Amino acid sequence: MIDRKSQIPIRVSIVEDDERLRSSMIVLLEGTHGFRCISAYEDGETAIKDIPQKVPDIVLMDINLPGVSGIECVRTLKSKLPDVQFLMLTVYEDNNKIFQALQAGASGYLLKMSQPDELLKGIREVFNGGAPMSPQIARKVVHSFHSPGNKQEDIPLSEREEDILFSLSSGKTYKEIAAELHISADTVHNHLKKIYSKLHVRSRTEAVVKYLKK
Amino acid sequence: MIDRKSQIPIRVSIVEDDERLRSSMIVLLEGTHGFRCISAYEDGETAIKDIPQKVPDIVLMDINLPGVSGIECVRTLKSKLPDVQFLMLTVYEDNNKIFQALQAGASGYLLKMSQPDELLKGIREVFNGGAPMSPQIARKVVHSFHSPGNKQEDIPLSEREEDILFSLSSGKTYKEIAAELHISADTVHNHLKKIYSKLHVRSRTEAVVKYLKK
DNA sequence: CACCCCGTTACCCATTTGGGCTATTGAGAT
DNA sequence: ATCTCAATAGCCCAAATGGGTAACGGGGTG
Repeated sequence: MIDRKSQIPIRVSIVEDDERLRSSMIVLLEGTHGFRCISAYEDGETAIKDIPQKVPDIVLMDINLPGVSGIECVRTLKSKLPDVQFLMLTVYEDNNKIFQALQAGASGYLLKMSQPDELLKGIREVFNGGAPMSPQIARKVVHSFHSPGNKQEDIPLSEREEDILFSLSSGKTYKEIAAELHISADTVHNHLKKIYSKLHVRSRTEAVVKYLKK
Repeated sequence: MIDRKSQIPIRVSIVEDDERLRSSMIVLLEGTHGFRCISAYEDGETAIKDIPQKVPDIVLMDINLPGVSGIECVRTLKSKLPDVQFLMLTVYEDNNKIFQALQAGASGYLLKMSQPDELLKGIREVFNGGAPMSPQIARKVVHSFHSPGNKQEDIPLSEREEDILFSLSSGKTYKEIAAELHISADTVHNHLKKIYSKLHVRSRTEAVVKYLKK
């Protein structure tokens, strides 16, 4: 990697729907030696169209965007621009979303409430090949990708969970599954919550798709 | 069809998980001239294994069974034993389930709260080629199967609808699909409604399952 | 021209779903 | 004797979903 420290600024693009946060980040980057904000977008669609023309070093990407989510946006852009690094911006530590973002190709994440210097530090860290993230997330990632000889990063479902998922896969509602298995709908609901977290999905449809693809 | 009335009894099998209801039906059948209960099961799995060895004339099938549903059970058995008639037992008139059961191969249904003589009447009716069911269900059936010359109940989806369904199949929400296709979420919603009616489903999950099985 | 289909947007409303909690029970492990 | 965990159940609440109705413009077609 070429050392551009202090000679050439790190070129940053921002994708963030919040007006105020977006402009304060622009001001911060433009006003700091070693950084340049080359573009900013308020939604994923525009970013997906325009970023390939600009090609920044780093993209600061809001994880919760209206319309195309930040995660989708990363997935799309990363496949076209594999050298660009994506740093997710998130309000709170939503492990699942962050995890998904990393799977989609992001390199790390920053909390939106971070101090300005933490933001800059995070960007430099990513630029130099690092991956800013909390130890908790880091462990999850390690566990998923790099951990000792694991073919499947899949936490196995319990028998009951398999039952539930099977029934879910035929399009049944909580109530119908509950009736079928002679348990309450609340219990079905509970099993589903666990299943979703184990499969890293957030809807019955995603779960069923994953299940049907075995 | 051979008339066995009064010479040879109608051979009935029962699939019903409720202990009391099951035994009272057995007693009723065994104690009535013209009927025989040749076997009874408390779950679908056992019934599926054993009924092909017994081959009754009529199977009384609880529509809500734990595990394998009565509907699934009918589907499985009817394909192996096309001459056996299935009469669904249901607590209340759940139009959808009854409709599904009929599609799966059932010949009619009886409410569980029916009087004993109604049960016997229903069995005779099915045995003689009839189909006991409420006028409401009957109309639905007619509408589905016998209605104006329809070979294919598969109305083709429009291009746009295919787009929507494709996106739906990756677990996206209305909003995400809308953003992806640059249309409003209401429009997505609308396309979905049409898709559901064309595919005869009533949820994204069912639609996706049907779509993935192409 | 009148008609119909498609794609589009909108609004209303009840139900379902997803996610965050707490809690009890029984089986196994420690 | 405890501890852990799966399964069960319940409550709360916001968001997503499904179903109904209405409307508009553009293309075709009879």
